[in-house]
Amino acid sequence: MIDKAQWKNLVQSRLQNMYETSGHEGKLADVVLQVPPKPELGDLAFPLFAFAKAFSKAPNILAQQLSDDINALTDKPDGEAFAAGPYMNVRLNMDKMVSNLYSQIVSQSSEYGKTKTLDGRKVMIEFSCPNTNKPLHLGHVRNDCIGQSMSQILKACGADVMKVNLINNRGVHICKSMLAYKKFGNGETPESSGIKGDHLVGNYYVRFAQWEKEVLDKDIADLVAKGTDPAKAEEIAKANNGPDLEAQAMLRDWENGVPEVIELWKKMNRWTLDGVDETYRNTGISFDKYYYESDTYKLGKDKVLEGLKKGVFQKAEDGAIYIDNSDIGLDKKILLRKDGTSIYITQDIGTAINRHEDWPFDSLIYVVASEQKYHFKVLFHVLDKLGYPWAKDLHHLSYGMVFLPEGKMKSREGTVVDADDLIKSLTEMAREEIIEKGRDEELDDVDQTSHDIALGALNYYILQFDPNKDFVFNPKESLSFNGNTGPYLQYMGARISSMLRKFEEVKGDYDNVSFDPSVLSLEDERELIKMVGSFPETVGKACKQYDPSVICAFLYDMSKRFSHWYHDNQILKADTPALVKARVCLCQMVLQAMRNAFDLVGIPFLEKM
RNA sequence: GAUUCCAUAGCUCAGCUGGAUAGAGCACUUCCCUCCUAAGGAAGGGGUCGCGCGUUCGAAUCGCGCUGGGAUCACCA
Repeated sequence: MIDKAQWKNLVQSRLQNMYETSGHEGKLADVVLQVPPKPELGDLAFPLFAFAKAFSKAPNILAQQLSDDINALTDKPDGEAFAAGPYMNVRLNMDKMVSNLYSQIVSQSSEYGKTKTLDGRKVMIEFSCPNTNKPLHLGHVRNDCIGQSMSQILKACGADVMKVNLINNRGVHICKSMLAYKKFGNGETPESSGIKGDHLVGNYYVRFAQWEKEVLDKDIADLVAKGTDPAKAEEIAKANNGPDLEAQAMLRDWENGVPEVIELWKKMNRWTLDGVDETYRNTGISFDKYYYESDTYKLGKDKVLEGLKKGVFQKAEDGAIYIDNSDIGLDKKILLRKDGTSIYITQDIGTAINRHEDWPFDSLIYVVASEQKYHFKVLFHVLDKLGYPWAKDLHHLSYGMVFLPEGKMKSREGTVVDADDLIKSLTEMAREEIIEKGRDEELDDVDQTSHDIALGALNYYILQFDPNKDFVFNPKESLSFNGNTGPYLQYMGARISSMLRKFEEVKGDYDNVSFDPSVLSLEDERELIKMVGSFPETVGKACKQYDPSVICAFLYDMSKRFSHWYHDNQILKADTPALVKARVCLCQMVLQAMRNAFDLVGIPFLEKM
């Protein structure tokens, strides 16, 4: 909205002019434009410290001379320059801009904030990637929130986005839940037990861990009883753990396509995926394409062999193929086992190449926890070595771990915050609060509203942190609807909506009153306008930094400013019709920016709450 | 040993392309609903921005070195 570049260029050229007319030669350094820390200091600030030496004058004097010079211009942009100590600041006359902004927002409505900075760029983003042996927990929720939100932000910047999910549906860990089910399941099904499919399968994954431990403990005890040294006994027992060996045998059967195993695998996968899909639907997560590891795990082998032929990879004495990463200061990494089978990275090499063939992306973003930084560093390097020019367009959007007050979450030990449980308890909390506040009769659908508040709380809570950082989730302290939270934002949205509904009733009285921005002279009003106007820029920043928390901060700042303003000032009962009209227009602008920002971070907008 | 991330108020976090008295929320102490939804607003206390050195007119912000903490460095995923 504010044409900062125009002012910056003007200041640069006037300063240069002053420099030359005072007998100097050469080009001055670039001026720096910043935002003054307090509204009474104007809208733009140009610190002049850096030019003091060149001019041999104190920055305060430069600021004075420069502002006089600029104010004397007949064709300067709309605004007044003034010296503020060593800074030359500008107070803008925003009336014309505000009128333009208002009509822009009204005509663009839900499109306001979108830009064309990534117009035509094809961006693939991979996130979630659940295992089919357990339900989603808080760690997955962070991944999902970041992935979904980044997709929205990328789209808002004009990118053509393809959201992909890679289902981890094979491997020995999957066989573990299958084996436990086969052993202890007694034919239980989601229908017969009333347990959601992913939770049912998850129970057997935990059951396997118990069983494994029982057997292990017993074997160790037996060996010790026979006189084996305890440390040695543990080593022997671990290497010969029955459940573990059975799981490995089952994996071999799976790879050999033994019908009975495949059938069980399909059945249990379906249970988990149906359950996980329900969680996705419940939390507003969606994908454009699903990939399944069972289809992709063999990809990549040929590429590794090609690399060997080209001489970018080496073969070890035992036959394993590896890459020497000493050129980037890392260790060797095996890419293919000595028996010729694929490992994790082999598969990732294959899927990346496969995806680029499927849909030639301009960039591919992997939303994966920071634990795997090393892995991606190696992966990208491998693809670069293989000669794929798009290797430089791969990006690992790494995010920190979610810890509990007791430490790390462990699904095998059952110390996880389950996603479904979390949403359920948040929804329940929201419902209680609605009833306590007596809002239930006002609302059209208490269930839906409770759920939307829960979702707003969860998404905002998780996305407000810098993705890079780990955070501790303390259920008691984290789950709040007061203060800097999603429901606070939703509440502001609902309040504005409520006012605008009331305005509708008397709208006819204002048909002949036009929007005059000049009556919006309060500091809060100017600040709100500037915030609304900066929304497109904010979206751009979030996109560039791969950081949805930028949007959260924007929302909170704007809502906070709005609450302060409407607490102290009447809107519908303002002193003059012109003021009522102008304030209502401001409310409309704020509301639109807010709604559009909500969309980017998964906070449901509520007309009432 | 290598790679990497982090360290700001009692707690949880913003601020970091260098700039004007370092900001929120929670918690604590007060005040404000005959007034557009109090899931709100106002005021107060609370900080050697982990430590040191350097670059600079100027450093929470940049560089280097420490200290403390997390993660990774599997022919697991």
